[in-house]
Amino acid sequence: MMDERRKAILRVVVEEYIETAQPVGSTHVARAPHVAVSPATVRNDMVALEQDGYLHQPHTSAGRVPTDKGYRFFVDTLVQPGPLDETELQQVGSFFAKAHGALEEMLHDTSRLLSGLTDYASVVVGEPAEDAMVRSVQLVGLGARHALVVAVLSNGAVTKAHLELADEIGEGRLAAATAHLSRWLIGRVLSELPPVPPSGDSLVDAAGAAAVSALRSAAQRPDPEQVFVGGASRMAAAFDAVDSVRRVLGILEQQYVVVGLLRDVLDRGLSVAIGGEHGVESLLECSVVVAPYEVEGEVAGAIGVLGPTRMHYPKALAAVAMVSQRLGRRLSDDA
Amino acid sequence: MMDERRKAILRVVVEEYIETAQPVGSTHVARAPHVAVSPATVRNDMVALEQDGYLHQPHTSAGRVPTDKGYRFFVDTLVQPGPLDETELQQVGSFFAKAHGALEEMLHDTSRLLSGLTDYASVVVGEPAEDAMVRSVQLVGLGARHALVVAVLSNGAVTKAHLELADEIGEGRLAAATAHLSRWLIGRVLSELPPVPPSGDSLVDAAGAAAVSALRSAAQRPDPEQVFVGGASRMAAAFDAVDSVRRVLGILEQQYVVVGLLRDVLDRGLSVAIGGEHGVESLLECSVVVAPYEVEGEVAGAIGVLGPTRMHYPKALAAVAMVSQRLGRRLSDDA
DNA sequence: GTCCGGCACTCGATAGCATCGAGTGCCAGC
DNA sequence: GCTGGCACTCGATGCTATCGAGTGCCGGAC
Repeated sequence: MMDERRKAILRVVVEEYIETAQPVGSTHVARAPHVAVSPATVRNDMVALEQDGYLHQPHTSAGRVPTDKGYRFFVDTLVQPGPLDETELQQVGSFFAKAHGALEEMLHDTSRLLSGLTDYASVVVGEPAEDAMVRSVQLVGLGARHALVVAVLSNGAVTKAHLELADEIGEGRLAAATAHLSRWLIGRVLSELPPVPPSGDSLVDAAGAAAVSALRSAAQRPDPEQVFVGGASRMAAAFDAVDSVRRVLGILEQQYVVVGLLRDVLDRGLSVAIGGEHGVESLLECSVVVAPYEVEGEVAGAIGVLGPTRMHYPKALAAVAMVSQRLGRRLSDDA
Repeated sequence: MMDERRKAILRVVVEEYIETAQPVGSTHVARAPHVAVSPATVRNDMVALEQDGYLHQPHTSAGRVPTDKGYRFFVDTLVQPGPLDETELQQVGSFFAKAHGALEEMLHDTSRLLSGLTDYASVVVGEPAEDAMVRSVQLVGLGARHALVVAVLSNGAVTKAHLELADEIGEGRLAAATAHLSRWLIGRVLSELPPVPPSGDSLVDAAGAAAVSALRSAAQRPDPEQVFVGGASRMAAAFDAVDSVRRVLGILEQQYVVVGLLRDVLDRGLSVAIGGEHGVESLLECSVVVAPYEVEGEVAGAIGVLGPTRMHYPKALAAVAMVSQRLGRRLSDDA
């Protein structure tokens, strides 16, 4: 049912439609190299491809457009992550050569790099804080009953939480609490912070307990400072209805949806979700290409690009694969 | 030349156009209350208003549309920041009652509040870090030659910078450097950090110097973590050309442009920039309503909304004024 | 003088209509 | 099983007529 010729025809339709956004007719397909048959034959195969659900005809006497299933087949069996061209390779290379600075900055710039490469929106999600280890913890007073607990994590991230204390607490006691917390928390994984044993000073213990619970809850929510979205304006150009743009922007603004999308595929390696596959209604017209990146052999986060279903998959796949690999390597060097 | 009737006519045209986005004809204007003259008379005045540059006629035999000058006059002399309605007041009230957490979170949520109130994009910029005082400073090692300097500032913000050291440095020396830095830097304003005197240990001094210079340069750039943009998707709905949306999104993504826009008007109090007035070409079709907010009598940052030139000024002005005031009050309480 | 009713005019928007052409489905023949 | 031929479909394009909201102007009324 899906012989070589049909595959070739499907490929041409998808590639052509990605490029032109216009329904593709049999004559165009027949003209393509590697399809050495007449338009009439192409038409017959197209009917079959349509019956099998790979193509769709907007109306009688129009060309064919790929369905989600068609894109899926294209991505799964017809496309090998096309090589990036010279200038793009160079762009990635010089980016990682120049890149410096803290984790956040790095991830932020990576998101810009990705959208620059693909011309779609890009998302970069850092390591979930809960798996990181505490390197340092400190309590800092801000006015009489307010304090900030600041923890530096093993991945270079800094997490902080605001405390409201029941009783006033002086500088000395805060320092004592800091010392006490440091003794018990440093070296622990954020999601498994132990309860801190009593120190003999009730104020110190109250502050300590508040700090631990604040850190725990900070570990829960996906740290908003570790999610970076970029290139929304580039992506906008790929749609022609303002309403579509609005819907997609709305999703990109709800970071937890985006994070969920990426986290879902974290253990699947480089992967693609097309149209309805990711189950977010507002993104029916969109596809997402995602890959995790690994720091020292451990999955540390994910990067992805989000574009229209008719996105340029070879390029997107290549860019995401390349950047995730380089990013992981770069972050491993550092540590 | 600009008698009461013409003002009334201009007002009706602006208000009508804001609501419908359609050129406004003399008949509509004449029907409005407070304009008790015939369409013919309205037309005569409209010709005058057009000659004076307040109105524009897209083509002969079309209604009139306000020019930037027309909006300017409307904003300056015809509009008093219309009161917010009941439900909106409640929304603001309950927001500030519930609001909690660290500065960043607060500002982020404020941006969401603002775009929720106005249905336009909103921008919230925190205090420039350079004016804040250092409350605490700490060096944390990350691998052999890498360290993070983390400083907690008086406004509750945490600034951090990544250090790459020439020589390896152990935990003990880092602790010594932290102590040394703390002695000299705590209580100082970030933009006026003194050079740290020698401690007698060259490694400690090298780390200290690196930390100070990293903090200084971190103070320079507008901290990306203190700029919050929200509601871009809502704003998109106000335009009907995808290309306009794309341009505006592009600007919103370049945070330094947005920050510049807001900082420019910081000392002018509540103010409006219409169309070309802010000098950003891509925002010709946009207006910006901005207000600073004060924490304990000092200007601490600015908030604003960005929408189409035909934005609903009374509402936007009221929302920005209200929120900036409440935000300032709220942040003052805390400290 | 100021305002207004009346009137001819403009011009975008809408609708109807013919035409064009890319594309289809099908069939008969090689 | 492939192909050329052919009738058919139907959106896109372009033309024309019509409609109507809106204008500018003039001459008369208060």
